[in-house]
Amino acid sequence: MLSNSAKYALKAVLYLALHTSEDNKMMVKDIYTNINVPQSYLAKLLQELSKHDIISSSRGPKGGFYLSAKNLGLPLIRIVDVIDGEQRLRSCMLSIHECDSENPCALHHLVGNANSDFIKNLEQTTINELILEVRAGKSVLPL
Amino acid sequence: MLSNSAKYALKAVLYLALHTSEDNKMMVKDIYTNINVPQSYLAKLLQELSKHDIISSSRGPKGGFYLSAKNLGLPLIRIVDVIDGEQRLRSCMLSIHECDSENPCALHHLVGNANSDFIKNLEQTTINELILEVRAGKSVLPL
DNA sequence: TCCGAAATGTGATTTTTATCATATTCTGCG
DNA sequence: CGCAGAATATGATAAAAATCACATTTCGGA
Ligand code: FES
Ligand code: FES
Repeated sequence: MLSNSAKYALKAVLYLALHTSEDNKMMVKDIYTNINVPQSYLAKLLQELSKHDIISSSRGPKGGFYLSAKNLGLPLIRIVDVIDGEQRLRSCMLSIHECDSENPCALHHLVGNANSDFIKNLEQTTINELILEVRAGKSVLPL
Repeated sequence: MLSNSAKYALKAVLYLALHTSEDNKMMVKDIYTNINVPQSYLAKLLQELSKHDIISSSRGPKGGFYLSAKNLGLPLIRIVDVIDGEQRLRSCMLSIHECDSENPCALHHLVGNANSDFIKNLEQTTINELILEVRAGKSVLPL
């Protein structure tokens, strides 16, 4: 469903959303221990996200990663699409091709609209909408 | 969600359910072209399933793979648990640990009961229940 | 009883994913 | 300007998943 990398990326972005801002940046070194992701692996993921303008960064002393207001307004799907590609999440349960309600495979009814609902939620929920729930204690950022 | 291997295994089992019986067995050679799975890879998967009594087989001439009445009554979850292990399907969307409604991660509400519903369906649906739908034309076995 | 047809067992190779390491570029500050 | 602190770029290694290859065992039939 989601690759390991996508999970890591989501955790990292959510962590940044909770703990950084334009004038409170954070280095990978200070992130990776808190979310339990291997340091250099995390670095690579953050660079990829940064390159696609999903997160922000600045180099040099006093630099680091952070989320701008613009970043916070992005839908979650952007994160997983950049990391996993658009295919993976949308592929059929039995085959290579994209899941297609018009031409349902044998398992399609068992998964129901579960998957498409999940995708829809990822498309419609922004990063800061999600962390509101976390801040309200309704859910938690694991590890 | 499901590994490639699990998808292959499901396709193969469903194909066997549709086209074989105790006295109409089928060789890997005749299966793999029809479901578009690499021959020796398929062979290995079928052996694994056979070893766990999910499908039946007999050696020698006139031998092959088939599903017994007993096999047909098995729930689908057996297939994916044998191939993928019980962990994979039940793991949390953000972390390593098992998905746990009591202690929901930040994404948990976005996926809703999608995943647990899917698992429940896999547990409650038997192989022959599923192929009834296929025979009725309500769904299709891809590739 | 013997032969050939099939699954089974074992392990090697390739590809993808995950991980590690290091050199390079940019940037704020003194 | 020049230095040190940060991200960025690049590529090497390790582990897991997918794929391939071949030798072995079992069994039905001539
Ligand atoms: S068509 Fe296969 S899961 Fe939807
Ligand atoms: S706890 Fe993370 S998906 Fe359920």
